[in-house]
Amino acid sequence: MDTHSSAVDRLFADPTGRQPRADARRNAERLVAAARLAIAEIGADASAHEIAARAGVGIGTFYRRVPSREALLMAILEDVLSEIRRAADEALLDPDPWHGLSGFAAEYVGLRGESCGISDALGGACGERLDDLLAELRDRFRLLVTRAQEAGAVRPDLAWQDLPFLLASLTTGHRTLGLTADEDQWRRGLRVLLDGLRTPEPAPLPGHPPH
Amino acid sequence: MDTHSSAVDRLFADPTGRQPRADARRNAERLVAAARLAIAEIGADASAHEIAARAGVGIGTFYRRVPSREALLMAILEDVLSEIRRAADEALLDPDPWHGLSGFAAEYVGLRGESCGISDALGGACGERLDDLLAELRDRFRLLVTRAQEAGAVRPDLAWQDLPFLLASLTTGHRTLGLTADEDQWRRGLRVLLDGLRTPEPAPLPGHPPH
Amino acid sequence: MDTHSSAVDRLFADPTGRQPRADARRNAERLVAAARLAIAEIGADASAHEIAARAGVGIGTFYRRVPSREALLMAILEDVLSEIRRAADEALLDPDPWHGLSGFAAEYVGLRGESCGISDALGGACGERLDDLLAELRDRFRLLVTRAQEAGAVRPDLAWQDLPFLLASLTTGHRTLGLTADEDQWRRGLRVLLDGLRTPEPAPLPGHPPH
Amino acid sequence: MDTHSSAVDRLFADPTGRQPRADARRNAERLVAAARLAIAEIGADASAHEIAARAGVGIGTFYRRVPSREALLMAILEDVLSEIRRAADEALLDPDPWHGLSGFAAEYVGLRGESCGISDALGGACGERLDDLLAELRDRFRLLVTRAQEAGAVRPDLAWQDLPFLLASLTTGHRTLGLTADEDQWRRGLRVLLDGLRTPEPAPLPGHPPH
DNA sequence: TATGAATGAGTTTTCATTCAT
DNA sequence: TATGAATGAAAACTCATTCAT
Repeated sequence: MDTHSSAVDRLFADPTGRQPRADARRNAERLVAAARLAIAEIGADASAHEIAARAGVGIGTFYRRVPSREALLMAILEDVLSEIRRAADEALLDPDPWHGLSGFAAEYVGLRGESCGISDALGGACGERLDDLLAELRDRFRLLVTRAQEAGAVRPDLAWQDLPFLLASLTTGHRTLGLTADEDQWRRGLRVLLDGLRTPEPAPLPGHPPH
Repeated sequence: MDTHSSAVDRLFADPTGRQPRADARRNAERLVAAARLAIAEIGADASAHEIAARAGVGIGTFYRRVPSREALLMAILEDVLSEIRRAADEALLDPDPWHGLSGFAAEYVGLRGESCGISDALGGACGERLDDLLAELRDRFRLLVTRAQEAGAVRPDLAWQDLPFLLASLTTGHRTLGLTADEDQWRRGLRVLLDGLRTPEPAPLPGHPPH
Repeated sequence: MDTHSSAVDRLFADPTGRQPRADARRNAERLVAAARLAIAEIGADASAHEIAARAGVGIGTFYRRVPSREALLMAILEDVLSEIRRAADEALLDPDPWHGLSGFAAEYVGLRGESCGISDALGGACGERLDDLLAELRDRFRLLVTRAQEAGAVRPDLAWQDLPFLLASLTTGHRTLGLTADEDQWRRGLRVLLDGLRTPEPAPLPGHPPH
Repeated sequence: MDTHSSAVDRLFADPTGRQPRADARRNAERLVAAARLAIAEIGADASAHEIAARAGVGIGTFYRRVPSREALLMAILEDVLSEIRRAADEALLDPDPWHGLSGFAAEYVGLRGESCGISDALGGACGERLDDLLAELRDRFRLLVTRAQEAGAVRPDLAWQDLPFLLASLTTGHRTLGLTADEDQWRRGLRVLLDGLRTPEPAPLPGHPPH
């Protein structure tokens, strides 16, 4: 987890463009770290007070750095999605399409895990920048799937939309009721899933491919 | 959805043991039905007022029937899990282990879908009765997986815990960020997943099997 | 002061159209009375808690009856303006134009006094209904002035806009710095003002008449 | 507006009696000027940050110079009242009592206009110094009125307290509901009012003269 | 000394829950 | 018993004021 990533940096940037004071910078970092932790632990409805308290600062400091709780969530989500896009771009450079895709899948789940509930909490009110990012991500997903299919590594009946759906599913499965899902758990699940993706003679997928 | 389900019964766990009045019972049934609908539509944070209004009763009646909003969520969750247990029991009676398991998987996702957010909302505070139910479910999962493995229908390296994890994942994946997941979406995902489960010569699953 | 006046009634009306419960009605009346008093005493920035406390109810009750603090202010203002419009209509029926106008002037100041700060607090965001009411009031002012001028009772160089301006001024002058303005004070001021309005041979008013 | 006014001096009422540094004095002047402007533009609830920003200094400097936001408001009010006192003294030197009084009235409204909301914001908590100033002002008002009455220029039934009341009223009438009052507006209103003051054969003013 | 970061009480508003009718 | 009115703790957010740099 890189707390110096861009959307959050932009959020905390001094409008005057000067170097922020040492304590300000420290508190900003603490706030982001606390927010990510709180979100991972108690979900995206972690309150501003909760986050501020975890960061060891007053609520006033929270709102000095951040225009709103939602803005902080969005910035964190944006950063995570940026990381994922970067991972997708690297995967597309892999000479082995299947190796690229499967490696990306693992990165996706690892990166997305902690910020899992944010997108639900934002409820679709994403903002232009996030929309652009999502559009770019969709492009990468389509390319990754198509390329692997052309190489014969992925079942031809798979729609590219199935991939983000399955990966997102895995991501949100962390807290399975009655089971505590650990790191190994999702890695095992991912393997099953990947094996399902490359089945050589699959039964045709049901329903219409998503538009 | 059966409005005469056991959640209603449990709402009448009356120490005096008297027969409840007919209209009281009807109100309880309405409340449970309204709650399930509300949760399916607007999530587990549907307000008590919302549920009462949908049931056509006052908030006072709500709290006469239900000790707390959380208790109602728990009762509904219990009902859903009961139905899933029943589906598992039926699946275990299927002479074809694979057919039983794969049919159960579809039922699981369908049943669990509507009550999806409840377990998150409850945040692990489950209560004894729920724990018992979960233990029984775990037994069924283990039996389903073991039986299918012994029949050679499921990869031998699969741990039984992988199945609830994967099914729960699919269940919560309904709203993938930037995509609108419909009925077809999870059916397609489930097919991929099932294909992954029965891979004949799989690469060994990573990590240790969950304890 | 009539606490049963229409805009406030509309605000507190039960959407189902039924007769409100006795305690609800009592609390509604208390809230309006408390709000008017609080506004008169500490200004339009009286807090919702303050108003609720003065009414002897919890903050929750305040917000059960009222969509927002601002809505309550607006409803009170609307009622006062309605009263003023009624007073203007009566004044226009007076066979003696000057008698009608001067009586109206006194009513205006008396009615407007207590709600004095509200319009400032609303800051121009008035709402359509209020705008309509204001337009109607402007009509009355124009008629009152014109009629009195045609009867030779008011100086011909007076613009009708001067009248609401002067009356509003008198209204807000209640708390003159260093003087506690009582009832007599504004009555005396009003007399001076009225004498200024009917000066037979006035020096021409300066500036352009307002548009 | 004189930025070297006594409010600045008073902000340096330093028990040690040392000469303030040049830049400190410049900051104090800036703060007072900015505060007057801010209050004139956005009212007496202009925030401390707003004033500091307009003065081009940090909030820390604000509070180094000023014990509290309220104290600054009071100091400014004092300055305005001082200027008004000076205007009154000049008016008393005018050989024509009516000319003096009417000229003073215009000055009063002009001077008081910008600081209009301050006295409300202070809510009566004035402080000793302000009380003294107000007492002095009351003397001037009494003299101005008495002198003009003795010269036969002002109606004999006018109480001197009526004058500050009427002028203060005009001052606060700037934003009449539904009308935008401009400079001309209050000049026209003032003319009406002055005409009312010198009415030769007025009906007796109602009520008892204020004590 | 000047700065602006940090603070927390106070404001508006929501909602789970209790209680009078 | 059914109702919905009343309640108050809690959430997001603001701003006067203090304090570390």
